[in-house]
Amino acid sequence: MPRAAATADVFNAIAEPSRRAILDVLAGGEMAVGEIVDDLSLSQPQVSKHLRVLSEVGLVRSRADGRRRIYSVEPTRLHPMHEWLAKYEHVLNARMDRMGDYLIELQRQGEQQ
Amino acid sequence: MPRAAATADVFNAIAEPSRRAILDVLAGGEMAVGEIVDDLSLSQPQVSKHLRVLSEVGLVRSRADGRRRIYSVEPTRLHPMHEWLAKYEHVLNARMDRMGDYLIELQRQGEQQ
DNA sequence: AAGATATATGCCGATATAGGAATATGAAGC
DNA sequence: GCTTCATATTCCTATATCGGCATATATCTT
Repeated sequence: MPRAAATADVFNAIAEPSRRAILDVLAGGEMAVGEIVDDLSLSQPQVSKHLRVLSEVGLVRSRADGRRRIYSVEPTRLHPMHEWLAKYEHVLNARMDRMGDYLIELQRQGEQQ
Repeated sequence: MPRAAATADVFNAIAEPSRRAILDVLAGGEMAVGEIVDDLSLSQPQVSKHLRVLSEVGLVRSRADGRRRIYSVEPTRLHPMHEWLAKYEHVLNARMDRMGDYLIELQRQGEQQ
């Protein structure tokens, strides 16, 4: 069995660095394909293909402007990643709490001496 | 050129659903390989291989306990994802602000009538 | 030492991939 | 209608992948 398709979900779509770069550029505001090509100095077909993947998972939207196509980012689609990551913030916080308890314990022991 | 290696970075490592599942299980506390196998009903070699990938990108740590190996999650390694995602929160907030302005404008126009 | 248990590794096959080059589609202007 | 500009698609190749199965390694038990 090969790796899951890049279009399978947001996690797979985001795994490719060029696609993250494209989203980063679009985070500054909507842009035409050619502008992205210039900004990132990637080949035009490369950018179009990556945009297709991003579009299929809903991370970008496009509208026509004459013969150009303007793409914009759809940040709400990153919600699944947020949710997933949030779980690990809890783990981190729990760890911090334990560390806090440990420091307090150390302090208490120091006072007793 | 094929897709980047799963061990290339956290983003690629996390793209595989089984690996996210393993991390999710470990988020509840450290566990031996066999326990993960039972919890997720994956094959033992499968779990071992996924753990290797996760280990190579630093997302898990392991310690020996007799003939068992206890794995734990290393949530600090998710920081790059957090950072990357944070940018899009700003995009979202900016959009919300604009929406707020728009609503205020609508309201103002309503009052004038 | 021999067997049992726990985990890791090696080999194999099928497949989706990313990039390059060429080409197709589509809209604009003359 | 033809040409030019902007973008999308197709064809190609090399490669890393994930899973299954078998096996190696390591530790515990008796």
